[in-house]
Amino acid sequence: MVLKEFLNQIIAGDCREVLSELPAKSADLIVTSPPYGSRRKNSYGGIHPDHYVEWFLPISLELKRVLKDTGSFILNIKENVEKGERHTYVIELVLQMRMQGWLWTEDYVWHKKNCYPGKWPNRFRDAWEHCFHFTKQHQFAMYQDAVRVPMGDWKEKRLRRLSETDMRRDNSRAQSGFGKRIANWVGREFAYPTNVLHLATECSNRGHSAAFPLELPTWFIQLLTKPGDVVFDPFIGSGTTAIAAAKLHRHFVGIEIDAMFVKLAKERLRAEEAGKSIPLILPEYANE
Amino acid sequence: MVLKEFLNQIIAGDCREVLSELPAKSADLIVTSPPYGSRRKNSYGGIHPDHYVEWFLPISLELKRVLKDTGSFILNIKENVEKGERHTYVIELVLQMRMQGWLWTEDYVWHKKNCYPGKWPNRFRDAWEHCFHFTKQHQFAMYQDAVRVPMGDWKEKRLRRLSETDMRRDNSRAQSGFGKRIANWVGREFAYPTNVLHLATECSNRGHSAAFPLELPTWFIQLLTKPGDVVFDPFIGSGTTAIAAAKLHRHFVGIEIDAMFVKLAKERLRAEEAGKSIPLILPEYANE
DNA sequence: GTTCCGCATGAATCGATAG
DNA sequence: ACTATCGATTCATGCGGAA
Repeated sequence: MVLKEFLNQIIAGDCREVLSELPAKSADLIVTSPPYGSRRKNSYGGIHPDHYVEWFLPISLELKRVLKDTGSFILNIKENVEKGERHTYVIELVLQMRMQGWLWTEDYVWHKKNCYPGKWPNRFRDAWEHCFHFTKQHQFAMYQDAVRVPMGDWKEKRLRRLSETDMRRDNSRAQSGFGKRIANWVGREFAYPTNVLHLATECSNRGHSAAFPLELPTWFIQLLTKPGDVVFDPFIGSGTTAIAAAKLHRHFVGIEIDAMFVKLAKERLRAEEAGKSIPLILPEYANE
Repeated sequence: MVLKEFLNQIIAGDCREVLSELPAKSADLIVTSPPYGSRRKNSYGGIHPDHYVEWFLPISLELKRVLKDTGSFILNIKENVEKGERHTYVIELVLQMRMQGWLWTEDYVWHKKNCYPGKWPNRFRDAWEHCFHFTKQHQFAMYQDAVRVPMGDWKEKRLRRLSETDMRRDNSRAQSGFGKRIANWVGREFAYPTNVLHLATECSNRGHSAAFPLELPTWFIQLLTKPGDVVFDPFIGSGTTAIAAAKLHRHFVGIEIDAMFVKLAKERLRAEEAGKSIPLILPEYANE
């Protein structure tokens, strides 16, 4: 049970087994997007919504063991529709996780700016998902200054956002003190964000699909860890969480059951190390 | 039990008593923002979060009786923080209302663009609330065309020339075919919205505070009723729902326990009738 | 080096049809 | 009656090649 040998690895396997090998209280942050309740086959064989809670509870218990006492667990999930209704497995899971001892600290909303198209007689397109924030204690690590955003009126914010991106291209290697550097450039006031994140999904990546965009784990990693900390993702898929952690100089441990995704995640990480040129894009906050 | 005598009235009283006097299956839409679980005194004496569900369930049962079979119930609510955690009374209420026979059709998110200021060590400002959509049947009245919004400007370029891929997608039975029915798209100016509403709170109302902005009931009234229909609000407060209904030529029935609010709501309605000049503002959808 | 523009694709859901 | 499959419907975004 030595953490070191797992660090910065994508581990192939069922997280229910792999997690038990990881030492207790070793993660500063767990951020993940497990397979949603669905009848369709997916990497875990398709978990029926009616059995989702009983499937997930042993995993969340292991996650609680593996998390540091001051750490955080971010669970990205969404209740899907079954027979015309939103299924209740998500809210039932929240209640059960509290019975396990988790604290339900917050429910961040990810507003998906480019949600899936479609039209139905009784509902509109689904444009949001939960990012539940669970902790083990009331006191936990949080670095709010790392995710501050420029404030100001609508027009000026647009211009500022452009210059921000340019600046970031130049400085993408040096990570610390992000906000301060922007402050030097822009010389404006900063505001703390809210619990609503406005992010587009990444849909035009040929060959792979990510459950969430890079900006999502990036934001929570910046908010809830410091450089050198350890970030876990037990359902890492194409490796997005690992890439976000690596870019921000955090360690990661990723687990993935699907061999194809393991291969893909490793490839993406290698490309990331080689290229290094892709600018890190922070989420935008619509203050308008 | 004649509906007519209640129409377009603000009725002073406890909704638990007044509702029982209203005839069954008389409302096309119920839209309301009940007092949230809180220890602070408010119009219903301050409902402790731990007792919220048992307090609300008799009311939701009456609402179910009073609603038409094809009607909708929009419940604007938010779990507040108790001892550092989001309280579970809201999700417990959803589960219990389903036990009463309500269908949990959707959970719209109201993104509060200008949310309440403040700073805390372990959370950010709360910028969203639930608007739960409950129905009695899978088939219910919905007028989606009434709330369409202008499309993003991407459309101009996209549809200028029909790409070869659109055709291919059409022929090859791709999983989701944008290329289908291209004729439907030519010249289309409006898109259907999503389940995320971007509305500012009303903050500068002299002397009173509204639970939600006029645009919120306006949007749901347009979506879920037609002119001449009947809209209920059992916790009408300063009368926002009534004003929205009146502007849209729907009938309303409002109930309010606090005499001061009853007076205020009636005043606002009178001013509305006299002035008539205030333009109706539709919600904006952030297309950026 | 910009800006413009074509283009693939995505945690979807409903209703009808088939087993 | 109950489940599995399939076709129909619909936007917005970032990438990459062209101007």
